[in-house]
Amino acid sequence: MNHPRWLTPEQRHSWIRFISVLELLPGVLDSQLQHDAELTHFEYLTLARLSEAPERTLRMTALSSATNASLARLSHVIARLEKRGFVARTPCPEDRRATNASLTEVGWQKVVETAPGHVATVRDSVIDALDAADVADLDRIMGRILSRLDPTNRLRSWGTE
Amino acid sequence: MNHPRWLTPEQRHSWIRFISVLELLPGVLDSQLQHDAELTHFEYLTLARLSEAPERTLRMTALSSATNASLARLSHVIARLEKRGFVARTPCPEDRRATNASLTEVGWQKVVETAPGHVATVRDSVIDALDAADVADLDRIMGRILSRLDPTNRLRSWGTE
DNA sequence: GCTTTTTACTTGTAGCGTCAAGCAATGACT
DNA sequence: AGTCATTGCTTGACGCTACAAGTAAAAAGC
Repeated sequence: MNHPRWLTPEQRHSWIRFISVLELLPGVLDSQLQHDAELTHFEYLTLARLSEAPERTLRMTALSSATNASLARLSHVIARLEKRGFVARTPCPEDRRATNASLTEVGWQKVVETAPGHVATVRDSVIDALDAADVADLDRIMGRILSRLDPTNRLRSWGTE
Repeated sequence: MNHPRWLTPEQRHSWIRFISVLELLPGVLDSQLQHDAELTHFEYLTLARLSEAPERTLRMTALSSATNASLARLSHVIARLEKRGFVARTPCPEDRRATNASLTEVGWQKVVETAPGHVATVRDSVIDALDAADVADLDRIMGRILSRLDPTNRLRSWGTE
């Protein structure tokens, strides 16, 4: 066929709603965190991932996979978080090209203080709008989309287990 | 309770997958459009909305609602699109505070050229991963989330009809 | 009719992300 | 052991978005 395969009306309707959420939700998450903790959603995510890691430490590459970010982006972000005392960078002994990022005590406290408000926002804006079946459906659907977006499955530890 | 209501494991798993998609998908859409048409996803959306409007014209406020953008953001974007000849701004005769943005012929051609590649990307990265039931579920779930994110229902013409 | 408020939009600035380029260490290959 | 490619990360410049402040017109109040 020389025409593209357009979307069906159902697909189109669903897609438009989906990108509306994609457009609106980041703003909601960012502004709550910015207001209450002076953190970007991505900065919070970074701190949260570190807080869950063994020794609260991860190599830059591992952290960038865990947060779906490019190394360049992560490098800028960690630089900012380091300036504020939440994260410390130390050279990795096994591989001298590599850098370990670890959460400081101050950074840990920041996560502890910030998490409840963030979870409340996640509930308010998303989770509490959904029943158990919705949550299961969302999980299934996002899993299918992720397999297209992230064919190498860098996220398998969180997303595909 | 003085503890926040944490997420259940199912909710948490679903949420993490969801924000992974939220983090990855905009990059995929943006880079295809940037590469093939030198447009942002948001710029494309703006042109697409105009192309569907009567006379291919909308007032700035209406267009900002249709695209989920602040007026400030839209103003910058329209300024860029105007410089490139895709959009023209004309003062609105009925209300001299208002501005009409309309798609030029060049802008219309741009949409016509760009749409097929964009739809193909949408299919590749999302829609073709989903069966009919998934699409219906996604539609339902995003509708529920939108009702939280957009309580005033500015999007009703597209999202809630 | 004159102020006050609201609506519609624009503009400047500051901050974050992407891209391209770079460097240094490592591994592979000969 | 010497070259070449790859990996791990950093840096700088540029572009887009959010935020704050400003202008101008219209509507509302008195």
